[in-house]
Amino acid sequence: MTAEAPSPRRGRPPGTTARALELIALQLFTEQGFDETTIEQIGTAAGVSRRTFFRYYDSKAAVLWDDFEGEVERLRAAFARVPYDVPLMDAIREVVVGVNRYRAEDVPELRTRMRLISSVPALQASAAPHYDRWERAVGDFAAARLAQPADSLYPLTISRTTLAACRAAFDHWLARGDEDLTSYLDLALRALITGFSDMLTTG
Amino acid sequence: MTAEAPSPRRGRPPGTTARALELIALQLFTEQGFDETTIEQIGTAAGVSRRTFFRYYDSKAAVLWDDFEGEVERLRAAFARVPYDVPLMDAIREVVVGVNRYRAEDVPELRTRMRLISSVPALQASAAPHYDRWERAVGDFAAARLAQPADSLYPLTISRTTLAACRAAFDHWLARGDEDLTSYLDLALRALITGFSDMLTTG
DNA sequence: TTGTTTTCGTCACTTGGTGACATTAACATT
DNA sequence: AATGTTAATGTCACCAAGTGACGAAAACAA
Repeated sequence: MTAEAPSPRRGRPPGTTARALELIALQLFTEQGFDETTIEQIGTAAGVSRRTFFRYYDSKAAVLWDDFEGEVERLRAAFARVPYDVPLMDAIREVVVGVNRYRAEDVPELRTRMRLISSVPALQASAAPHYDRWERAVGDFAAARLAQPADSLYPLTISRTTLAACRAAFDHWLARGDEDLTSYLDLALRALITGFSDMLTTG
Repeated sequence: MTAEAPSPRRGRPPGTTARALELIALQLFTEQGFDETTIEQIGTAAGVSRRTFFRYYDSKAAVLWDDFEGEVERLRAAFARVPYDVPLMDAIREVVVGVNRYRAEDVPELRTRMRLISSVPALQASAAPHYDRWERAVGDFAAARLAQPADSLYPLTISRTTLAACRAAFDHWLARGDEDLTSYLDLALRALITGFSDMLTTG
């Protein structure tokens, strides 16, 4: 997972890379649709068999979630660095917004990936376990701060609503991409923290 | 959907009912697991072929969501009856809590159904389109109140976080079923509306 | 040259889901 | 009583996702 030791390179060398499969799949999905793309096609384009694809990814949809899992790790790492004097909800907002700052060169791929996820039913369905791990990262932090078990009502509610606000920001960013993603995230999370009280007058 | 007219009963009579298939599936799922139950088994138990099952339900998981779709309709109907002077977030809380009052006799089935949905990955994945319609019901109401398009950031955020809070209440109710479901729903939604400000002191 | 190791390819199989088409069982008509 | 119409079912064929088993290829080491 971290740095690769200078492994003595035993055995048959891999015929492709997870990243290569991801890029090929991403292109085929956008070109001809997710459901219309078979794993056979992805494998062929990568010069590898269908069976080998499933050795790199557990499912056809998993290709789209590789980067997301990395974000979950960054999320946990960022929470671990938050000072104790930062209020709970402010800490969550700052961490979540901070983790979701992307380099300009990475934005196009992020956009096509998120557009696929939010438009293809089969991909929306595949989101559940990944969202769950994301929520768990937030929930563990909230539970520790509140000195409550992670499955208590408040940590659960905080983590779930936080993700919900972020998804709203993402979807709005996809629909009207005139603004920066982080602005929308910050807006949505601030609305969440204030209990949607400000928008009733400024709305 | 409503009352059935005294239809002249043309054609071959149905060999089963959607409700019958639902009950049989629910029992088999709890007894031997969702993934371990084939549609062939459900059909056989109902005295009907595999193909016929798919004429009643679009997928194996759809059986668990029939009642939920009814709740979405009740949700929309309840929103339509809310007076204009009730504040937005209060209206949402009251409507959502009100719609989720179940008769004591219906609670056991609700419990097993929700337990299945929250524990089986394949069923969690199947939730997406139904959650989407539920959110849309809330979002349309919020959008109308805020005089904004339904895909604006705030209506989106409100509807998504509302469902998120409800799901937290449901899951906590499943894990620790000592209290009433509506109490948890009310607690979670009040926490959402206050921006989680009260729990920081009351812990 | 002979192992050892790692990855890959082939094959067989189950299951979910779909389309096409014949078939059954009711009622209506003549 | 025979025939037609209608609605639901059954059968069949098919595709694609995913999985397990097992042998083969490709590297390096001894």
